[in-house]
Amino acid sequence: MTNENQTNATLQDENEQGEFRQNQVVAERREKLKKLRGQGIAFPNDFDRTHMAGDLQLLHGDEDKDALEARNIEIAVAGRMMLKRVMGKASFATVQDMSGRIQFFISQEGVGAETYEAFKHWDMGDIIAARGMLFKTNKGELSLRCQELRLLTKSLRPLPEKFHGLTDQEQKYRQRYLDLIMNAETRKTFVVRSRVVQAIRAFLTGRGYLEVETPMMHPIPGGASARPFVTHHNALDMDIFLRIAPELYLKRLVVGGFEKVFEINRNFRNEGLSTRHNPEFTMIEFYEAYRDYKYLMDLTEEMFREVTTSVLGHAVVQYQGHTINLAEPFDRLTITQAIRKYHPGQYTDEQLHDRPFLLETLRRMNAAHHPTDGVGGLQLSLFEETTESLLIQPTFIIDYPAETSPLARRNDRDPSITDRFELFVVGRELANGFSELNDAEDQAERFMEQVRQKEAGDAEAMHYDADYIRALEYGLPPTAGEGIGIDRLIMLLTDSPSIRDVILFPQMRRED
RNA sequence: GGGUUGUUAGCUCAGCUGGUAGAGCAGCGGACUCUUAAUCCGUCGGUCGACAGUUCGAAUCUGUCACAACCCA
Repeated sequence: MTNENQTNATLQDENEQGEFRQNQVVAERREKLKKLRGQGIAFPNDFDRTHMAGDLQLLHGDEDKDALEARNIEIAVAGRMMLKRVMGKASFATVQDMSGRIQFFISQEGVGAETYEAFKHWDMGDIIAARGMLFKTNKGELSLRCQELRLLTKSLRPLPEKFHGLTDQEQKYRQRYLDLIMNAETRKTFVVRSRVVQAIRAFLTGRGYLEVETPMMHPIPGGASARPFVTHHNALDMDIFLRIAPELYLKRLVVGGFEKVFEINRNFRNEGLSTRHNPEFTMIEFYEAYRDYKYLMDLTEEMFREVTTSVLGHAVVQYQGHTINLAEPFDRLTITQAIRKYHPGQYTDEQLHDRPFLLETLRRMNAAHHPTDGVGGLQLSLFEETTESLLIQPTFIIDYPAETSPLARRNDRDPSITDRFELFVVGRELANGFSELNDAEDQAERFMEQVRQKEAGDAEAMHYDADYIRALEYGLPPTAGEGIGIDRLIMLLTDSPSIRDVILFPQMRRED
């Protein structure tokens, strides 16, 4: 099996190599590289860049042509050649670096006949560098009048067509580097992603939170209901699981006295792929002692408002044709209130608490549900079937049934529900938070119930984690904790229709 | 898992009811010292996703498969 795979892989590589060599454009470029090698150092690494294109545009983009010329600003800029306009003895090249683009003006009298002649044969996609004076062309475009021009890295493969760019979704995901070269929108998405994560960090650390890292490899998968990835540790000869959530470890830290902790990291769930699901995805989980789920809802609103405003400059975002207002307080509804609000007149409160009615309704709708569930579980199924997708504006759904919330604290007035919420925006779950269950004996019973469900065939039911119970037995202070799906949040803030648009290298099937 | 659409040159795409495979960009050669997807002239480049079938003849019709995007579960 292994041997066969290796043989196939090798053949595949050779095949790919063969095709690669045969391609005429690539062959031309390899020939050019060969000449470069013959002329000396083909991949120089001694160019000192002094300026970034985007900074120059910001600083001098609006400056007067003559005034700029008089200032004699010498700059050294490098980047990828994206456009090239060759004329007789003077040419223009558009060069792109991480910050933006700037135009090079290359003339025979500026760089010399020899370099100019060489430049004519450089290709789009090559990494080039120049030193010279900043000026504005007659048309008013900020440019670099090259006195020194160098080819730093020869590009062997041609870039996508310069006007249409790279549009094929699959190629954008598989060859993200090309997507990043070609599409400013893609670059922007991932810059926003980075800034959002930074802003969340700043928000929490500014409130005294400690950022921590807990294991990605778990002896017992826990903290969520999901199927894990399994692997094996050879030296210990034990199966281990990629984590499905960090929750149980973070709460152990609260037991340890780290009363405000958060972790931003990957979770892994062995489930289907969709526009909303990638097998590895990023979550932030945060826990704060001596707080409850209501405090978390307030904190979440504040965080969303502050992060969005600091990154985008405003808290009203457009998402796939919807206008989402993150500035106003979010709606807060119980499951049954939400069903009734979004289906006015359709159900009475009595009906929504009538188990046979709920069962019959779900059956008629052909909706996914567990027929053995109690009223709470059935209400939740009805909510998911009929109402979830209608929650466009940010909405907290509260009072989740205890039977589907094995880690959440029971409500004081009604022990069948928990002090828990989920946050929905554009019909998607973005966050999940609750007052933590800190009663070790209740937690032990709930784990036992999960084990019974697992034995009854529910692959997503939780395991009994004895060490976690032991930790709770030392005493977890009253604590509130929450998880936010970072990828889905970024989707919302970058108007991205698919989770793959916000993950640099999304999971794909193998190419061969 | 089901449905819809797609797969043609390095890239973006045409190609009608079957009759010798097309354009633009990129490449190569030439002209051009202020261009902006530069322009102009010339030129190279294809196992039409794979396999099978129908046919005198298939990029085109049929079937199977592979992969992808979107929708649904």
